[in-house]
Amino acid sequence: MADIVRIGRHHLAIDGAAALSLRAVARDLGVVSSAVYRYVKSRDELLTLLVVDGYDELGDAVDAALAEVPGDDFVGRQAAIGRAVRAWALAEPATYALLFGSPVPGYEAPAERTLGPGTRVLRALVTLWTEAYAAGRLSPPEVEVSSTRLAAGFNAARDELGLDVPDSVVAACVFGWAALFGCLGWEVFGQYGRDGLGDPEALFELHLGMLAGAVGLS
Amino acid sequence: MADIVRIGRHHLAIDGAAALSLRAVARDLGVVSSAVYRYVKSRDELLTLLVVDGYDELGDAVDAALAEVPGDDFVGRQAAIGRAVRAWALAEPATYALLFGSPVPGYEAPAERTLGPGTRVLRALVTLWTEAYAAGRLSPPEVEVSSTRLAAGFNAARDELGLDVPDSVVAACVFGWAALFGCLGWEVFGQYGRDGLGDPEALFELHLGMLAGAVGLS
DNA sequence: CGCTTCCGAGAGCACCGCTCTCTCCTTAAT
DNA sequence: ATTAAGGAGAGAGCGGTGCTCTCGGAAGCG
Repeated sequence: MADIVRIGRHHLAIDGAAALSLRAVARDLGVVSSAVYRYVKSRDELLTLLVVDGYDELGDAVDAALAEVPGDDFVGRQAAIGRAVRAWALAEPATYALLFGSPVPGYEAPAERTLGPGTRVLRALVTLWTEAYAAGRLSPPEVEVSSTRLAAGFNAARDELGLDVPDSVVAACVFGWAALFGCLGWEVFGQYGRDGLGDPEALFELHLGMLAGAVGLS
Repeated sequence: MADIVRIGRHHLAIDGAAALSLRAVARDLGVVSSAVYRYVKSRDELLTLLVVDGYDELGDAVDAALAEVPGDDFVGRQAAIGRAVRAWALAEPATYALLFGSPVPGYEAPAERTLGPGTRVLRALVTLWTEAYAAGRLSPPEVEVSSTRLAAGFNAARDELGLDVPDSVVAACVFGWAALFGCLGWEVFGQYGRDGLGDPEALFELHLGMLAGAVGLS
């Protein structure tokens, strides 16, 4: 079982999710393809295993990075999260694509197995920004939520995460989350062109600063 | 030829890029698969045709939306671009994923055929923000580009687009571009959860406002 | 009429996901 | 020790994929 996941990760890293083949995993395992079906119900099941594996590894990387930064250094914590996700994404672009890129056609990750590990990075960001807000170090732009459905969605999100923050902080969290991963995806997926504007790492550091400014973190 | 692209687009919209099958296109065309190879060299060639087609359609949609907004309404123009891209992305999520999502493994879009149409949206955004800067309506956050390689990349980008703006504007353009598509990708690819926080459209409008704030547009 | 050129059909190769059956081989209970 | 049970791999087979090859017919042209 562990071998299957290991070889699967290897193939995922080399060939990408769409090319992940249970038969190839079986070949590398020195076994006929039907034997693998004893352990993994289907190719989608293997994908799910790799999704959970990836979320866990990314979550661990983020947690480890956060442990090195003092709790009241909010800008530093945000940068640590960003750099940790970026480093992991560049090291495992195919897994990053599987988790945060376009969905694999015909495959939907089962929420009951991926929702927990899948939101660890989001929770880390939300925790950071809400703590900063409580400490008076987050001044997000004012927003007015005129849509009652969106207000309900914000309330649901607040309940789910146990937060007590105004709409502007929720909006900043959502925007900051999406913007951060937007910058990351753009780099990992090569939208900046082949050379990434010369120095992708420096560009990302710039983006981290602009992100802090956008959510009002100081 | 036109039929092939049309049916290909249909399959792309329904099944996604990875499931795009030249054999299925041939079936729908009422023809045996090898016949299609007379016109399309390979599956990747078909993908390239669809990529160019998608870029063109998206670019046209953005241009049409911009034509409805007065040139000095910079916030309105930014919103128009954002809404146009969003509407097109929601209408054609598979094509959007093909253009802006994770790369299809083993496929690389040939730059000479996709670079022109592929940068139309970026050019629209850059034009908007640089014009706003020239009109004194864009006050992006100050940045210092300490990496010489990144500075060279910024200069190359300035030359390529024929701009005369400081580093802070270039940085704002890149960040705004990535952040906008980050928000869009998050929604299109379903990272906001099944219900999109209750009202995806209202959320996007919020994000548009925060984006304007982040790049300093007024 | 003959010739070339195009176009579709068909067979075939190797790969894929997945299912089925068959045969071992280990384990546990009697 | 014998026997029953279950796990594990092998192998064949189904329909699908991308792609290549050859063949035959049709259309245009000298």
